[in-house]
This record gives sequence, C-alpha cells and structure tokens, in this order.
Amino acid sequence: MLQLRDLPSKAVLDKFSARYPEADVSAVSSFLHLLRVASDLSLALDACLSQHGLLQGRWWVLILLMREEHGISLPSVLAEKAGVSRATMTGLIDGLERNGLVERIFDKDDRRRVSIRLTAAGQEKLDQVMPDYYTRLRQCMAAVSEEERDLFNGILVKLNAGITAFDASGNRHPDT
Amino acid sequence: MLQLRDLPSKAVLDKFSARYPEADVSAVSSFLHLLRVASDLSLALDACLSQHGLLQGRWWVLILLMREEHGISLPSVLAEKAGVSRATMTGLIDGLERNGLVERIFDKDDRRRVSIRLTAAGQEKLDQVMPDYYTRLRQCMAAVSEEERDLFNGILVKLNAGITAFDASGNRHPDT
DNA sequence: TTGACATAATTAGCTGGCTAATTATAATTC
DNA sequence: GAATTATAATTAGCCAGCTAATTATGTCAA
Repeated sequence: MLQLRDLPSKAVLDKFSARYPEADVSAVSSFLHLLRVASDLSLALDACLSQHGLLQGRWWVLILLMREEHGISLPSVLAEKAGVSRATMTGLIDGLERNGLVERIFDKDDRRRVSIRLTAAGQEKLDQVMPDYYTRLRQCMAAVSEEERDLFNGILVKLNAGITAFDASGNRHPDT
Repeated sequence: MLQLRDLPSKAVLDKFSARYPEADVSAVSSFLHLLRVASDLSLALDACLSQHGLLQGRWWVLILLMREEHGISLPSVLAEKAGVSRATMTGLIDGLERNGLVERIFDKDDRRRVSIRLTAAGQEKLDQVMPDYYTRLRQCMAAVSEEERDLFNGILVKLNAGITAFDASGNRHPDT
C-alpha cells in the first residue's frame, strides 16, 4: 500500500514546506506514519497467513462465509463485502475450491445463481488459522491500553470523515 | 491493502471470540479499523495523484529525487528508499523517463552505474502536484488537534513495536 | 593476470488485482 | 409470447508489483 520506507526527516519536511507553504508539517508526518504502520501490519498479517497456506483475499472469504448462519453466501455478495470486483471473487473462489475449502452449489431454480459453501475442510482451516492470528494480534496490541484504543478509534473516525475533504476539490491535469 | 469493507459487528466479534477464546475483541476491532482507514486514505491519495497523471510509485520517486541536493540519485538507492525491488524501480523509471520527468545519465567511470536526474519538467510536475496534495491533506486532518496527533503518533509507535510480536512465534502449516 | 566473487541494472515470467466484454438466464413489457 | 432489459457469473486481457535469472562490469587475492 505505502511502500515508501524512507519517511521524511524534520529537515526534509521543513525544506518542502518552505517551497510549498500549503504544507502542514505535523499533518504530513502523522499521515505518513499511519500509512507506514498500517502497511507493515498488513505485511505481518500476510506473513502469518502464508504459514497456513493462505493469502488475505482468500482468508477474508472464508471468514465471511463463517459469519453466515450456514456458511453459505453468493459470489456477488462476497465480492461486495470483501471489497473486490466480482471477477476477482471468481478467482478467489476458484482457488479455494481447488483446495477444497469451499464448494460451488448450483441453484436449480435460478440457473444464473451459484451458492458458495464453506466445507468441513474450510472450517478446519479456520480453526487452525484464527487462534494463531488472534494470539499474535493480542500480543501486538498488548502495549496499547483500552483508553488508548478508544482514543485511537476516535481519531480514526475523524480521519475517515476527513477523507471526503481529501477526495473533493482539485480537478486539474491532462497528459502523461 | 485491506479490501474488506464489511467490518465485523459487535455480535459477529462476540460469536468469533466464543469459538476462539484467544481473541481480544477490542484489539481486533482497532486493528481492522486502522487498516480500513489507512487503505481508504491511500485510495484517496491515488485519486488525487491520478488527476495529475501520476500513481503513488512514480510520485514517490519524484519526491525522493527532489529531496536530493541536485535532484540526482541511483536506481538501487531509490529502490531501497521507496521500498520496492530494483526490478520494479527499473519499470517506474522507464515510465517517468517516457514522460520526460526524469532522465538516465550513464556513468563514464563505472559503466554499471546509471544516475537518475529529475528534469525541469519533473520539477514542474511536482510544483503542480504538491500544493494540491498538501492542501487536501491539511483539510483532511483539520479536525485532529495537535495533541491528538501526538497521541496518535505515540500509539502508532507502540503498534509498530508490536509488529515483531506479530511476526514471531507460530510456525505450523504445510499444504495448499 | 586471471579466476572467483561482488555489484548494478535489466529482462523474463508469475501473480492477483482491475475493467470491459461475454455468456447465460430471468423478468418485464408491448 | 417475442423483444428488450436486467442480473449473475465468468472470461479475456491489462497493469504493477514480485522473484529469479541474465548481462555487464568492477574488485581482489593467489
């Protein structure tokens, strides 16, 4: 997501803000810090999952299925919830089906539809992965108190609201 | 990075933590919230840059060059600082060179080496993009006070330290 | 001075995202 | 009830990452 490893020093930020007076140095600094840490956490999660032969995309599908009453959902619904295109979901399901973790069930009444069901093997896989994931995550967050977590969430809510401000305005550009 | 759009409700988290007692519900919740917001911020940044005909990878390269005294660096150094492989950096430089934003300068003394220089057009591009980026970011962070930013950074530092805990331990897995 | 190793950049080929087009089926409307 | 429109999933092809292999060059020690 953010690959940049060499975050700007105070000196660099000052240099840039001298040329670009619009810059809010502490905003830039916090923003980059956030992206850096989030990106590293995501990589750590990937590393954890890969020890179980999974990647994030497939893992989320298994979790979404487990959330359902009977472990069943539709590709279009899964795509929506997982935040990927339907085409990508087709690929994820292909992979999971190859490994026997989910199965396709063709609908007799509406032959356009296909249901996806978590198999026993899929549930077993989750039963291996989730305790490992939860244990690691618990340790990772151990140093952050409940109060800090609440504060943290509150700030994230504000940032999230600010994204509309980021998206809006500015509409130049042509070439490249 | 994190595509998952359907974050777990309290009920879902409780259901999962009943099956997996290792789960720390508030930790999971904060973790996912962090990844979700960071991911959306990154997408907003992409949207901003694409209005200027850039993508994050190339944009970071321009910025890294601008940080240098004479706007000059080496592909290997840029790859290191940008956090991408050298092969990827070759591709990024190819694209930037095609658009005339950087140029390759072949070293006469050590013919393995190539220097990359920010061109005048590259600097102009930055002079268009950066004010737009800084303005949007300022607005996005406007609701977060300096105190909150400090607090936020402090928590990020703790989380970052916790990543080692996340990476460590657990070493099962075979197939798939 | 030459053989082994080290270093720099690039190329080749893989993967998992994406969008757009396609296939199949259902629903609606004239 | 035939034609149009809508919906579901898939296929085809693009792109930007990656690793591993390759090409080219330099360095050092016997």
